[in-house]
Amino acid sequence: MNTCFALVDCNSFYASCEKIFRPDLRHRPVIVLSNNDGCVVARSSEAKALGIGMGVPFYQVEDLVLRYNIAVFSSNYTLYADISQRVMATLEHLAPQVEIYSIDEAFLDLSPFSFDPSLPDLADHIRSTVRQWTGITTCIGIAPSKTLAKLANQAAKRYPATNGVVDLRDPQRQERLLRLMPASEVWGIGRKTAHRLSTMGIETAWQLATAATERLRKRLSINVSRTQRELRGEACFRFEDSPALRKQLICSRSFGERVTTIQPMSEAICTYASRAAERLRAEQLHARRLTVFIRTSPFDTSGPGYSNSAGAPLPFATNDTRHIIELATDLLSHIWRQGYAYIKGGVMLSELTSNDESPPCLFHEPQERQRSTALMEAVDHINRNGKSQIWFGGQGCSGGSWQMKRARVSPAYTSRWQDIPVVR
DNA sequence: TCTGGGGTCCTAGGACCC
DNA sequence: TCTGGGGTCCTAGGACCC
Repeated sequence: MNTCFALVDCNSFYASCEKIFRPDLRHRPVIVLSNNDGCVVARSSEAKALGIGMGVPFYQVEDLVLRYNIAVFSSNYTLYADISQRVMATLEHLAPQVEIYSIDEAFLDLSPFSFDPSLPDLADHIRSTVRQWTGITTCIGIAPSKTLAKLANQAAKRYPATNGVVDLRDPQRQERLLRLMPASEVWGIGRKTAHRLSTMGIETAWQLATAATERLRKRLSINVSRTQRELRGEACFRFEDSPALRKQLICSRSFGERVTTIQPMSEAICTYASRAAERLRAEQLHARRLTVFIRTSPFDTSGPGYSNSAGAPLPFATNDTRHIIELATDLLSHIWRQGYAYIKGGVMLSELTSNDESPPCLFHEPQERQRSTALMEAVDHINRNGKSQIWFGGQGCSGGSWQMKRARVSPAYTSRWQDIPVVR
């Protein structure tokens, strides 16, 4: 049986989420900012048409925002995650096998239909159902490999005449599209690799697909030769029907204002440690290793910068906030240097194991472990409803100036009772 | 003045061992 | 004074993705 994948990708996902409950914004350009209101991370089609690039710092487009009456939002991940879940549930309703690839994309395994001429009709049906049930528009690319499905999807986005669906099962259509596409737009080819390919005389996706494999593998990496095989229609990247186990968990933020003393830095690190532990428990995991990192701004050229990290094993596999905060505070004291203006700090938990495979520690009384579990369950239960209501001393009291800026955040329309839209 | 956060995989090089 | 070869494991850093 031939492989056949479809890639469903939401259009301008975050910006589209902001538009769902704001019909007044239907034809207005909308942009969404990263955490700390730093960069533009999503643009509606109207905003793209105004030339606002992906990832540009907000301050560089502020004049455009005023001139064209662009609606600006801080990112509201609670809302986007909820809408994403609805989109994915819809896909699971319509397709036999769904692999959720990111917050706004999913692969469908359509191999049983690889010779079915009506596949584009199914894709149309999926698009219209997702649109009707969630308010989100999507584009769909169909092809025998994931990399080609990605490319088909890009074509569906770029050319309106496709009506949002590109079927790339036919080798002749593959060749036609690959000749049009620059190699730099292929999935897995980033800036560095594109530049190196260019020095080898490879500019288009077609040239990449037809280049000498051995030369690619030697001059670049094994991944590039895999990508090449994918472009030739050979599926190297498998369909993953169950999500891979998480290997690490990071919690970090840029600060709203620069941090110059250890007290607020310690509060921030304790807060991130506490959030990371919460997520660990929510996913029923334990961690065996913790890393703390802090750094000054890489864009600040006025003085010497500083960036450092320290990692250490936790005494045993744990998800108890107290253990994690204690070690985090200790690690911070090792890397802290007075005299710098810090922009960011964070924690990383690694060497993760699931609850049932985390071995009890030899020197850790079973009763103590039960007490720890019960205490954390109680804390999580109290905090479950919205704003954090109980926290650890090291986190300090709320309102530290290090907390991130989020000046233009929209309501939690779908996940907080007070914020549910009212129709009058 | 103002530049995100969270992931994975690969590779090179050092430490260590026999 | 002369001083091999090969293997594993770990870590840091690079590259890429959304």
